[in-house]
Amino acid sequence: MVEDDPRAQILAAALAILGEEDQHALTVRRVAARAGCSTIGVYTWFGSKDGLVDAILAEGFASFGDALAQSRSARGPIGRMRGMAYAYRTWALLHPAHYQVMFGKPDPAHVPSQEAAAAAMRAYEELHGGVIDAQRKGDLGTNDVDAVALACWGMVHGLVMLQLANQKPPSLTEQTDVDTRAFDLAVDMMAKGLRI
Amino acid sequence: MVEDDPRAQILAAALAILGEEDQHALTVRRVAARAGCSTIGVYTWFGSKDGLVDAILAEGFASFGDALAQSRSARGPIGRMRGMAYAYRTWALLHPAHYQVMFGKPDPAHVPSQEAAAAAMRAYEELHGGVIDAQRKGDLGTNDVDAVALACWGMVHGLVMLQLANQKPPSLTEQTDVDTRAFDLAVDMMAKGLRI
DNA sequence: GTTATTGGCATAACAGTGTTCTATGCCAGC
DNA sequence: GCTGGCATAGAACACTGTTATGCCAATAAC
Repeated sequence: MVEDDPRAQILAAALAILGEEDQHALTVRRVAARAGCSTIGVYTWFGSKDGLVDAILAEGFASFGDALAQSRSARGPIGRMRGMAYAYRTWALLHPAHYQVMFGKPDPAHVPSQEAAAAAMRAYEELHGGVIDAQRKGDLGTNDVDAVALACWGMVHGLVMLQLANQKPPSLTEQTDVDTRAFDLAVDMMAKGLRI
Repeated sequence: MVEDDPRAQILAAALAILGEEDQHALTVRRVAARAGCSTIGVYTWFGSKDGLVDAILAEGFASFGDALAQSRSARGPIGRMRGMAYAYRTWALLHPAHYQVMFGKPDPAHVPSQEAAAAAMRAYEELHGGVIDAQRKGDLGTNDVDAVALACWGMVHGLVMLQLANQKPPSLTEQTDVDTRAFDLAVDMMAKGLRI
């Protein structure tokens, strides 16, 4: 059972922490302790905490992109966009801390690695492809594909972030499933809006 | 010109830092130095950094709520919702660090003060009132007002957060004004979707 | 076989963070 | 003048990311 790849072991420890706690628990000392090495191990194999986060991003975007790709089998372009929205939300709610690391505000000085950028690009291509698909099959009038994709992304992202932050007024928090109902409504708005 | 209210001076220093830099620059030592006191001043007047952040939230939600209230004068309920969306975005882009403190993920253990909660509630009431207005005037069929309000909030919030995080793929970042075009599209989707 | 070099690692330390302890100063009321 | 209480500064705590130092094992060179 002993894994002798220290890099993989450290990354697994970091992912395990993100799976159990929130993103503030992701400290170099915690990761090192869980991986069974000293803090210096993180620096040997990832260069810095930023390097570790970068590997986390690459892993996250790959898994996230796979989740989005599932909705390709949906019927019709609008169905695919709807499916992608729900797949997006499901992934985020299943991996809240991971999602926050991926989409929270990063250090402005950080430049993502080629690997992380490629994984993020692949995930975005799923969304982009869905919009292209809708356009080709006549459900979408405008040809500003990137703007449409970004608009859909932002809508879904915002509702997910609001739910994860859980900072709604008490009158909303008291209601059961208001997040889900709002999401259903937003997806309906999106689907209706996509049929220009 | 000398202000002898230490609490106001410290809060002003914190807001000035948020106006010039990003939210990570908001440290107790920086705030204290800018306010011309020792770190203990922050603890004397606000109890903790959390207390200072709470005062920042109260101030921010008051200003933010005022900005949203401007759109009451718009013509028609859908016009009001559109105006509110743009007012929301404009405020956030003018106060990016302040917005991040207000809507970023908080410490789960933090309970907002009555003052901050009231200011946040007042801002939410603007949105809620806009939806009620649309419903009363017949532009909105569903009676799930909170879900509609939350859906609209999330859509706008997500696009603002994506722009502030600036984590889009390179193919998007290269385009000028893609954020604005996507926002225009999202608002159109919202307006169309609101007319059930 | 012996030596030199390289690489991975632990220890301990650095500066920075939020926070608090100790001690000082100051000012109102007597 | 004295006393009491409060605001304050300075130093220290535990934590963060990071790194300089030194050690040790494995490998390369002769």
